[in-house]
Amino acid sequence: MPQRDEPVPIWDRPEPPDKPALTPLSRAKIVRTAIALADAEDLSAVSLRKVAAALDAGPMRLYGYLSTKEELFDLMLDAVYGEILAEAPPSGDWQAVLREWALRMRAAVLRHEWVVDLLGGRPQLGPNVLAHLESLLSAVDGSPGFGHIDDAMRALHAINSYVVGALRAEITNARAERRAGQDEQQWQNANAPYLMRMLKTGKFPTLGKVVADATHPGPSVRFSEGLGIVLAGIEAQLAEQT
Amino acid sequence: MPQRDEPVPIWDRPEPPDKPALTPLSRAKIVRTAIALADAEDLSAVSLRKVAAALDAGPMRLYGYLSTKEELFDLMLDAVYGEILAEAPPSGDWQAVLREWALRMRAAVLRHEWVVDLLGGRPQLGPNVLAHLESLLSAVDGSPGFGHIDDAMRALHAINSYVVGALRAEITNARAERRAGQDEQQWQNANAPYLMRMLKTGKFPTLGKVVADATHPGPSVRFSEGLGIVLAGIEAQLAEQT
DNA sequence: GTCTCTATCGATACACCGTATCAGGCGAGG
DNA sequence: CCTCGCCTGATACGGTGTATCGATAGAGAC
Repeated sequence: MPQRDEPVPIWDRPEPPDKPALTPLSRAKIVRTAIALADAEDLSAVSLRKVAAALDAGPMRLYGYLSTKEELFDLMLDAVYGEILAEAPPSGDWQAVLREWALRMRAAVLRHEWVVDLLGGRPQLGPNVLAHLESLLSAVDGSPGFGHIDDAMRALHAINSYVVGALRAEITNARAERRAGQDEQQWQNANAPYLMRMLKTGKFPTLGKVVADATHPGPSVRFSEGLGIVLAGIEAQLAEQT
Repeated sequence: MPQRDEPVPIWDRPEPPDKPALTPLSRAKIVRTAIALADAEDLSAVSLRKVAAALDAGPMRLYGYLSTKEELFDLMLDAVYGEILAEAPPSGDWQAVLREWALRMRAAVLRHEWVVDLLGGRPQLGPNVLAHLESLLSAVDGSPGFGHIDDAMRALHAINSYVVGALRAEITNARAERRAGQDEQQWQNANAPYLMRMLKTGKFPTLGKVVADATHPGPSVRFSEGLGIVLAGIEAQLAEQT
């Protein structure tokens, strides 16, 4: 603890508290604590200062292991892909493999909701992402109907886009409902009257029908249904081009 | 300009420079300047202080018109939906309407790239969003094959998820390429060697095939292809349930 | 017309962020 | 044993969103 002016003679000053042991760091450890913070609260709860504090270190210590906060996010996302890859590789025809992959992705996102804030937000080149992409590509490429590698790319682009968008919507919804659960009356008092007023204007007849008649399936059913639509679309496109 | 200690007698102090006229504000004006800032740079360039400064006001002045920064984002996104709604409503069968809607959405996102950072990020209940949703629902509901309102919901969920995910990926890509264009050599020197090394490990044979053989279509083609897949999937699901 | 009370507004202040800078401590080389 | 150089991490800076609360202007009563 150096100080510019030192009015107290050193004999009166206590020693610095025992040298904080200087716990050794590593990227793995940093990423683990960051993920723990994000799981417990939010992505916004992940600050370099908090991560460092959780590791008994000053903020700048982390810059030996990464050069930017965004790189920390990249590592976190890659670690989640690592979780998905750790499970046994799925088997079956390409539809089964793609479906299984999407479901595992969804499971991972439910474990780590903050992932949706990162998905598709930055170009991903981490080793686990590449391995994941490879396993998807190899499952699809060479299957009956997929002649050129472009066919595989088209299919993956479609299904990946769907998964990202659907998970984003689902988590957004879950967050909103959770907040609503906390202050139920606040949400009811604030948003419901507004929506009712809008509906009563008569300008949204079909929306009214939704509110009245729609059976709202659970999120996992909805996810699965959309997945079926995209898979069916891929198959239809394959059939048509022959 | 009140000051705690006032050493200079008031007679010596000049009047405040002419009263800054106190430009009248409005939500519309605030949202317009915020959008201008975001268009010019980033979402991160939109800070309450900068918006207020652009309007010759102090930061806290804005809190009379909104109570949180997130509400400003909500207004911005709703305004973009307003742009989409301003065009003449599309006509044709449900496929044509959904396709046209997706293309307009994409056009809007290309005009305002920051929209992808907001899409699906918060529950959207703005009037323009509701109107938009209504127009989509009414275009689909009642079309041949769509018996129950649930069918329309399924179709919209699928296509909306795809659009969100695909646009997110496209814009992310565009941003990366733009950065790469600025420091071409930096990107080449940093990422290309890493990728080459990864490919040369032989653990990613199919990825290698992509790099070697894939024809990389332009983003608009890719978007359109994926859109076709999802539309085909919706149709297939309709046919199957009869 | 004048005085008082009240409600609004916005300057100031606070806690926090990511990260540039650079003094200080520590290890290696002479 | 001394000196030099590197590396580390404390400090500092410029920014953020927003709570607080004194100043101010306007309305209402006498």
